[in-house]
Formats: sequence, C-alpha cells, structure tokens
Amino acid sequence: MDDLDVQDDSRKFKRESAEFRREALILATLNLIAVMGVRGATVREIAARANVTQGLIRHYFSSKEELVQAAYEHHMNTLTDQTAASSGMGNAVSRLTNFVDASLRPPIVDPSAVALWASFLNKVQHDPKMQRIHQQTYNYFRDHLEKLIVAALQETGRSVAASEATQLAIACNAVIDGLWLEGGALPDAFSEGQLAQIGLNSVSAIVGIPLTKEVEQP
Amino acid sequence: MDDLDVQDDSRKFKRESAEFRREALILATLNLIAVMGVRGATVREIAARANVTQGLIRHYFSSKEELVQAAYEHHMNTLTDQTAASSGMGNAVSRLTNFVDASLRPPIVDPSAVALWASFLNKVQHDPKMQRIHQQTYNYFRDHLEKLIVAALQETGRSVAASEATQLAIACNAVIDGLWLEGGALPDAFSEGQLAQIGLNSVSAIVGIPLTKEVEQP
DNA sequence: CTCGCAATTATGCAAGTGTATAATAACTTC
DNA sequence: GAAGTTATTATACACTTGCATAATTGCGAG
Repeated sequence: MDDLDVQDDSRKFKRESAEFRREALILATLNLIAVMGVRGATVREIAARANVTQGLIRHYFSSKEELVQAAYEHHMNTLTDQTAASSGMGNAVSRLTNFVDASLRPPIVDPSAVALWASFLNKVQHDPKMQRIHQQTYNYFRDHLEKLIVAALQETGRSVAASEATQLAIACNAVIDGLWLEGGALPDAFSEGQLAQIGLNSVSAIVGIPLTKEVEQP
Repeated sequence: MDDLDVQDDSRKFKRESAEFRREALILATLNLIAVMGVRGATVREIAARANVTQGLIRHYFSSKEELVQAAYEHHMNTLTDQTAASSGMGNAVSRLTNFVDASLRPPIVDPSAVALWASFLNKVQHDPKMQRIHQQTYNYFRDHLEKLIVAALQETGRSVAASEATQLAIACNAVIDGLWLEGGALPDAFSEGQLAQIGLNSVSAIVGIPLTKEVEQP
C-alpha cells in the first residue's frame, strides 16, 4: 500500500533543474552568511540547508568563493529591485517620497539584510570582483535617487546645477543608509514607521521640498 | 664582544606586563579582524602578530570569544573617545560643528574602522554581551549629539520639545553614520573634506542652524 | 525496455581550527 | 645567589574546513 502522498519516495534523490539548484544553494548561503558570516557559512551547512550533499556544490560552483560571489550579486540585485519598484508611478515629488519611504521599511529595513551587507564588506574590500558589484549597486541606487531629486526640484519650480544635485543625492543617500543601518542593527530601538518618518523629514530638509506620505484612511 | 644594542639577546623571551600583553593581543586581533573577519582572525595569526606563541592567549583570555569581546570594547571606546574629544570647547554652535566635522574625517572615517564595525556586527546581533557594548556606544554617541543640538538651538534662540530633539538627533546621527559608512566602504569615491562638508550642510538643513567650519588661512 | 549520460551521493584527505596540558625559563624575593 | 613563582613556550589532540575523486542512480533518448 502506498503512502498518501509522494513524500516517502523510494528514490534516493531527485534530479532538479540547474536553475532550481543554483537558487536553492544561493538562498541557503545567504541565510547562513547572515547568521554566521562568510567564513561561518560552511559548505556542509549550506548543502544541508539546500537539502543536498556537499559534493553538489562543486558541481554548480567551481569553488566556495564563486558561490559567495553569486550570493552577493543575488542579494544586491534583490535589494535594488525591491526599492526601485516602489518609485514607479505618480508625479516626481511623490515618486521621491515613495522611494525614501520604501527604503526605510521592511523588507528593505531588516536585520538579516544589514547583517548580510556587513558580512560581505570584508570580501568587498579585498576582492575586485566583489568590489565591482558593490560599486555598481551603489551607483545605481544613488543615480536613481539623484534623478528623483532633480525631477522633484524641477516640478516645484527650482533647478540646480549638476554638481549640487550630486551633493544632495550623496547626502540623502547617506541619511537613508544610516537609518537603514540603525534600523537593521537595532531593530527594537525604533517604532514602526518611525525610521520612514525621520527619513522623509530629513530628506525634506536637505532638498528643501516638503515630502509627506499620505496616511491611509484619512 | 657584545653587540651594539640589546637586539640579539640570549634570552628566549621577555616577560612583559599583563597590560602590555593584553593590549598587544587586542591590537593584533583588531588588525586581523579588519582584514579577515572574526572567524578569519585565528589564534595562531593573532599570536604571531603580537609576537607571542598561541598558548599565551589562553593565559590572558579564557577563550577566543573573550578576546574578541575585549577587542570590540576597545575599538568602540577608541572611536567614541576620539570623536568626543573634538567637541570640547567653544560655543554650542561651534561645538556641534566640530563634532560633525571630526566625525567625518580621518581617523574616524577609515576603511579599517568600518571593516571592523562590520565584522563585529554578526556577533553583536547574537551575543548579548556584545549587544550591551553596542547599545552603550550607540546611546552615548547619540545622547552626546542630542545635547549638542539642544544647546546649539538654545544658543540661537530656539527651543524644542524633548521628543523632537531626539528625532533630530536620530536624523543627524543617521547622516553621520551613513556618510561615515560610505566614506569607509568607498574610500576613493570622495575627495578630502567632501564628506565633512556634506555632513555639515545636511545637519544644518535638518536642525535649521547654519553650521560653517572656518577654513584656515583666510 | 535498456542504455548512457550527467546529476547526485559517498568517501577520503590534507590542512587548519580552538583548546588543553606539559615543559621551560625569566624574573622576584629572601 | 638559590629557590620559587608564573609568564611563556612547546606539543598534542579532537574536530572542522574546503576540495578532490570515486561510486551510485535518476531519467531521458533510442
């Protein structure tokens, strides 16, 4: 008599697509790095968490180094995709508002995300390939912010020199990064929405445009 | 015939004071953690860098864990001491100015310092003792900043509610942290003094007080 | 159905890890 | 200057690490 489902198959393992396995390994790696750091995420534990044996890692990645790089790229892409998605529509001021707001709420603000970022920093500072990914992400984020700022200023009838716009973007980026960091490092130190509120106030002050997020159900 | 100095002593080692050895071990630990991360800083390499053999570590610290905690405490104390020293004199506005300025220049802004901070973050999030040290440092820094802000506002004839002052301190702290982070993570992305300048502009905007650092040789 | 390929597991190894214990030798004290 | 204390070194051990290689086995092609 069979079991009710396919859970207990007589097969010793299942052949999955390369994409599936790579993603599973990368996610397992990220989970472990967030808790244990890069060096603490051992190939054995990564394999266990991805429900495979350790030998399989070498089948998809030529070394642990390569797996870590892939995981870093994945993490950064996830972060940027999530934030960029929040500033898609509306006028320039509200796009900027939404961008700042989304950057300072879950899932962007998250202890694991900050822990991951911190764990990777060592590698970033020494491995050129990691450095490239880092630069790329940072520039993408800051350029996006700069465009939003310029558009918002233009919309409110002001205009700024390019160099000044960059300075503003750096400053706003720093506030966001700093709040993001503190929200992730000290999760219980801030109430819900507090970081976003402080972020909006600060960006408003720096750029000189009042940014207010409408509260739902007025 | 003797050598000219005591360099090549026949003694196999020298007995140093406990303080000397503890400090040497802690500094060696910090150096290594900045480059390799906590897990990469092995007891053997730490000992080698402190010019002792590895057994001695266990003589001064009951475990590597304890050494790492001591190193973290040392690092954080160094950072806070260095910044606090910069806001000792002058009127309230210039004390605030100097504090922000000093926080965004070497030796506070420094790739190694940021790398260290990042390396410790994992441990901070999981080890209660490390967490205590972290909270303590963060609160100390932020309270200091808040006092400076309140004093500066008072000096310019304004006053704020306590809760609002805290919000301002959080925001300014975030700008400083964010700029500190980026300056350390991307050392070549900013010119000398640029971070400090942006920081002063941002804090000025947030708090609503113009802060200007006098340039020497006017 | 079975054959062959490659995805997956199983096993092994050399180097590195923290820690424990024993042996040595530098300095203090009388 | 001899003896005792203890800072320091030397050695050993059990365990983990990443990686390599061989042995399986699922699964599609013919």
